[in-house]
Formats: sequence, C-alpha cells, structure tokens
Amino acid sequence: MVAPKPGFPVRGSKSGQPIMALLDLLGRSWAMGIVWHLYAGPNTFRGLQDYCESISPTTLNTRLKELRDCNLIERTLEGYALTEYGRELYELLEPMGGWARQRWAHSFEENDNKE
Amino acid sequence: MVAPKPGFPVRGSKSGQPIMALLDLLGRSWAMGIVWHLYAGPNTFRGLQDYCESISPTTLNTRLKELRDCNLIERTLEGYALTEYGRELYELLEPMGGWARQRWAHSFEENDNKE
DNA sequence: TAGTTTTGCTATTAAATAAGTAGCAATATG
DNA sequence: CATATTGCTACTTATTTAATAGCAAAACTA
Repeated sequence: MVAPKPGFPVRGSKSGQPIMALLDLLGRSWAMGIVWHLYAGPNTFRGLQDYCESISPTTLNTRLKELRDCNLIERTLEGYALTEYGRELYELLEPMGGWARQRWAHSFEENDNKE
Repeated sequence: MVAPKPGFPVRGSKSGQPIMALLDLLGRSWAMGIVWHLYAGPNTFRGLQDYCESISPTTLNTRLKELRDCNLIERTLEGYALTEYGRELYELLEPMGGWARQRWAHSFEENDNKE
C-alpha cells in the first residue's frame, strides 16, 4: 500500500489536495492510534503491538512505513517517535479526546428522539 | 460492520474508551471525508458518491449507517446532513486542513535529511 | 397517466487490506 | 554459550472495500 502524499492522486482525490492525502493516510487502520500513542513517548515495535491490542505485525509495519514516508514518525534509539510534524498533528487531534468523552459519549445516553 | 460506540469494545480497546471508539469510527474508509464534505451542506446519496470519487455504494451505505448510528449525521429532506455533534466534530477536524496545506505539504519538499 | 429520471439503495462477485500465526536474524543479557 | 528481546518477513485466512448491475419508490415530464 502506497503512502498518500499531497500533490499526488490519493483515494478520493485525483488532485491530491493535502487534506485529502492526510485523510487517506489517517483513515487507515491504526494510523491515528499510533500517532495518539506515540505522543506519550517513543516506543518499540513490540510495545506498539501491545498497545494496539489487535494489530498484526504486517499491518503495524506497513503503517509505520507509511507514517515514516509521510514525515510523521521516525526511528530513534529509543524506538519509534513522533517527528515535529507528528507532534503538531497530535496537537490537532488531541482536542478530539476531550470532545469524545465529554460530548460525543453522552449522545448515546440520550434517547434517540433528541432535539 | 458494527459501528464502534464508546463504552463497548472496539478495534484496539476492549474498554471502549470514547477516543478509541471515535478513532475506530473515523479510521474507516471515507468516514472523515463524508463528515468533511457534509459541512458544506446537506447532500444526497448520489451526490456523496460523486464527491467521493471512488466509493462503492455498499461502502457508502455502510458508512452512512455507522455515522448515523453514532449520531454524527442524519437524514433530512435535503439529504444527509451533519447533526450538531457532526458539526462539532468537523470543527475539530477543520484545523487539519490548514495544517495539511501550510505545514505538512511542505515537509515533502524538504530533502530527507532534514533537521 | 404512461414514460423517463433521479434517488436510495441491495446483491453479487472480485480485489484489496488486515489479522493470525510461525519463525528467523540481529542484538543484547546472563 | 544459552536465553531473551526486538524488528521484522512469510504465509494463510478472514474481513473490508470496490465494481458492477440492477431494482423499487418517488418525482418529474409529456
């Protein structure tokens, strides 16, 4: 699976607008989870496997390669780590955590004939 | 495919933490793209098909059902539309557009031995 | 009111992606 | 030297997505 880069055709956009490339990349299984987790600090391949309860090594490896190709993570002596870009992306993702807990999760408690 | 709801096991989290459920949901093909696009206004099934250049009707329908189950979109007389939750989520996603264009896209222009 | 179009799908099959499992080479550790 | 850990690859199976056809219902057209 080829990493989706801005400027090139990606799933959903022949023009490869950056946001489309990003959504394609992040919309692959575990991609956001890996970024999310690595913000806590660098981690090893096997550490990430443990964190991502059900990821297979093939998928993890594929995803790590794509994220590296896209400049979001890199290998360091302590294992895989977010790059500067990866950290910036995490910071954009981060508010979703609070929203999911404080807002979205509650939408399931209301009965369905809301508003 | 069952929609990932907070509080229930999802891919990657047996406890179903809200953020994990959200990442599972949004990490499925086209999910973010649909939310992204619907912010511009309600759209029909076929309108969404055109927008998502290469989505199949089966996938689109599955995704629409999941997003409805998760309270992010709803059907209106004008077609599918974001709910209040969907709009809130879009607003969290939105900054990624600018970042992708202004920051991330440029990371590919630099040569690889950056920093 | 009988076509024609549009819409929102379903069904079926094929292709792509991800999971599950085993295991191996390289390095570290005892 | 034996054992453990790490970062994978290879292989097979299961799940997800795409491709294509087509149909029923509603709206529009003549």
